[in-house]
Amino acid sequence: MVRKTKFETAQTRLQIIAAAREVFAERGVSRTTLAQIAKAAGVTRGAIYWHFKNKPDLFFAMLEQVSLPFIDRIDETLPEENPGDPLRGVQASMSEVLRLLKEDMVARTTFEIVVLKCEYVDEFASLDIRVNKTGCAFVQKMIGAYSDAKKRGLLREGIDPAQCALDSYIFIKGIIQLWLSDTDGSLIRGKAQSLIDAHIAMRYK
Amino acid sequence: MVRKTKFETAQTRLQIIAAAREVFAERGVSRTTLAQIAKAAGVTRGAIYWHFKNKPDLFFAMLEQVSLPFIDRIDETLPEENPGDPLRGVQASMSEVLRLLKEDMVARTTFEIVVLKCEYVDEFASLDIRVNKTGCAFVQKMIGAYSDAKKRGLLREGIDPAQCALDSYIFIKGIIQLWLSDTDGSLIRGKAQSLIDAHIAMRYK
DNA sequence: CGCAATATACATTCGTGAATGTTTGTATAT
DNA sequence: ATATACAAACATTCACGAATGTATATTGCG
Repeated sequence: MVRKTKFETAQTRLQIIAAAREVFAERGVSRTTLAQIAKAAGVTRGAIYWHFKNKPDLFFAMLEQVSLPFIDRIDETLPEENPGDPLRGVQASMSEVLRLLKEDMVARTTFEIVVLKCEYVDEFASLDIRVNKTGCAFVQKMIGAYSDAKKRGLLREGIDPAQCALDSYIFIKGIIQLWLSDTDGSLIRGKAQSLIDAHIAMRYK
Repeated sequence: MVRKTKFETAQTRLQIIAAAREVFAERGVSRTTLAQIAKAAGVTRGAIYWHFKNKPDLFFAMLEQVSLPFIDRIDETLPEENPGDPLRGVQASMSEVLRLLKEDMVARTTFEIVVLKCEYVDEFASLDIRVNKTGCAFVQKMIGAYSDAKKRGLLREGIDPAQCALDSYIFIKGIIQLWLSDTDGSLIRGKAQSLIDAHIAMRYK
């Protein structure tokens, strides 16, 4: 019972990735064995070694599946809605991150792995660079938005757009980190949205 | 050549902890073996098993060595200097965190391990709770400071002290995280202090 | 105050399990 | 007919914990 059709092959590949994500989140990346992933996916290690070179290769494939759409979502939400008010765009993209955390279980689990269940070392050290790269892009876009807001006279006096954007990036990274580690929800799970609103409100004139 | 004096025994214990911190930061917690730590400390695994039950035990001992003095530093810097202006106290404690990151290599390395080189899983899952606990205490103290500032009429209108404190906590956690992952220093290493200043400045009336 | 007796502080060795990567086998889509 | 998509089996490495060995600091006792 081997040699599946192309569609089935793609399916098992997706199954392996999905299983890897679950086990990574549960056991941590370094402690999960390929045998555990295989069992969760309903295959053997042979299947994994067929589709992926090794664990890091599978890990980054799992990541890519989420990070690419994620960047797109940010790009979409930032300039959209309220074209006259760039601050609303920043707020919207922050809220979108929060929405993903809340509603998109695949995205949430992936974030959880990246923030809490992975060591940035050896073959995974490049993850650092990857995260920072998308971060820089986000900062650049927010600089544009804040500069635009300043031109339109919406921004408070004495605020430097570049510094303000960096502050917002730090803020949203902090939100993600705290939201994920606040497992019982007492700290910020319910307050995150109003924190974002307050963060933006402080920037208005 | 065994059975050292009490002083020497304490020394080797400290050596093991120091070596553990270095190797943890270099290889990540899960990938470092006790043999590597032993080699770095100039002892054998036997010595480690004498002083510590196992790797998690050694890990938490290493952590305790830093976290206890750290909490004390926060408690000291927050209410100190400028007793008439609580906002300066918050600023001072944030700057102190930054100073530790910059100057105290032991603290920096320990932070680096906790943020980037450790998976919050199994025996290390409780690390999460521990971090959150000191975090909550910090938030509580800042709520006190911001409430005090409000009473004195220093705080901007419409700012809720509790929300403001949580925002500051998120901010400082974001600073730490980004500062540590910004290894080449291009992103925030030089700008962190002015970001803190701006963060506080935004809270003044 | 001196001398066993014993606890201490490790080093060394050993057995075991477990994860990895590879190789081989095989049934089936193309 | 052949390359594909795995499963199954194998060999190797390696980390852990425990057991054992041992030399020396302490300590109790006469």
